[in-house]
Amino acid sequence: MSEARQLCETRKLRLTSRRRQVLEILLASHQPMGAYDILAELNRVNPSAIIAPPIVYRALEFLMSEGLIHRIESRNAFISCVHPGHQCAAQFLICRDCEQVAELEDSDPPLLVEADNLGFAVDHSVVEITGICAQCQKHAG
Amino acid sequence: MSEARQLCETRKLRLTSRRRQVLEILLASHQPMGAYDILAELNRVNPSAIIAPPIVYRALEFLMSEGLIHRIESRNAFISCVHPGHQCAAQFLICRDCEQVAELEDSDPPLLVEADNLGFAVDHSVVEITGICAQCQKHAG
DNA sequence: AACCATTTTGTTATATTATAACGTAACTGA
DNA sequence: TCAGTTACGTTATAATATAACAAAATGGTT
Repeated sequence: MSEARQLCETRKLRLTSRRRQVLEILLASHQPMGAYDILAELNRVNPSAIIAPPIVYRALEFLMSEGLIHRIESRNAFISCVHPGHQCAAQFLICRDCEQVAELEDSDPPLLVEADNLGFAVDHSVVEITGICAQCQKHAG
Repeated sequence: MSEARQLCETRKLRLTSRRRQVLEILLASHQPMGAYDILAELNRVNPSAIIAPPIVYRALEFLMSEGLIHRIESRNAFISCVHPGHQCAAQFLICRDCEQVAELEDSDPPLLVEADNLGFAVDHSVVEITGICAQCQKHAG
């Protein structure tokens, strides 16, 4: 959290109280949470003013854009980043039993080797790289 | 398609007409399609009997379980597999401009190297490995 | 063929996830 | 303080996905 604060100060960004609330919920969870789980938690903590989905999604969008959290695509869920701001390509080992997620760095050994080292039994992998293909770069250029 | 037919014969699976229809739509598309796009296409081709979502999702589930198609998690979309049945871990380069998807094999050079070779400008990567962690394996006995 | 068990399909309703659109409030810098 | 911008709040609705149950088709057995 203090890292996040510093990072936003450096980048002249507004870590508003809403954004802080959402980040805190994710930091406390250590597990991926759906947007509506976060929403429910916000409303549980403060039942007086009921909050609607867009508020959560906007906070999540901000936190993702700054590399403070990640989206787990295969779960439609969000989790706090272990190395905030490093903007490195995050990689995840997700246990479908206990739902724990391990975030690995790009710099670690190849992911499947690492999984093996950890005694993690892989059964499905999702590898999706998004960007602009060569042809579209030409057209745009 | 003939590959799919053979594969199902070998495995004693029923490539029913619904499943074939859905697979054919995906094969013809060469691009990822959302479940509701597929649904719309089914209903366009045969407007007499209107089809509901579960039918499409079930066909997709079957085709995925047999490695005939893949789900693109970051798009909530589905695409036909280039190497049906190889059950290998598929990897994708997805152009967010033209929406074309390149499927790469596990055996190819490392994905980011390959992206570079193809002149593909990466801007976001999703790497999510699902399985059972060491601890849960122990508990399960 | 007639029967049963199983699998697949069809149907209805509803859950879950996400965003559009627009107005209000708060903050920032001049 | 004022104008411009950014963030928040609210309402409504879009997009994606599944539960639950009924009907039909299929495959194997008698």
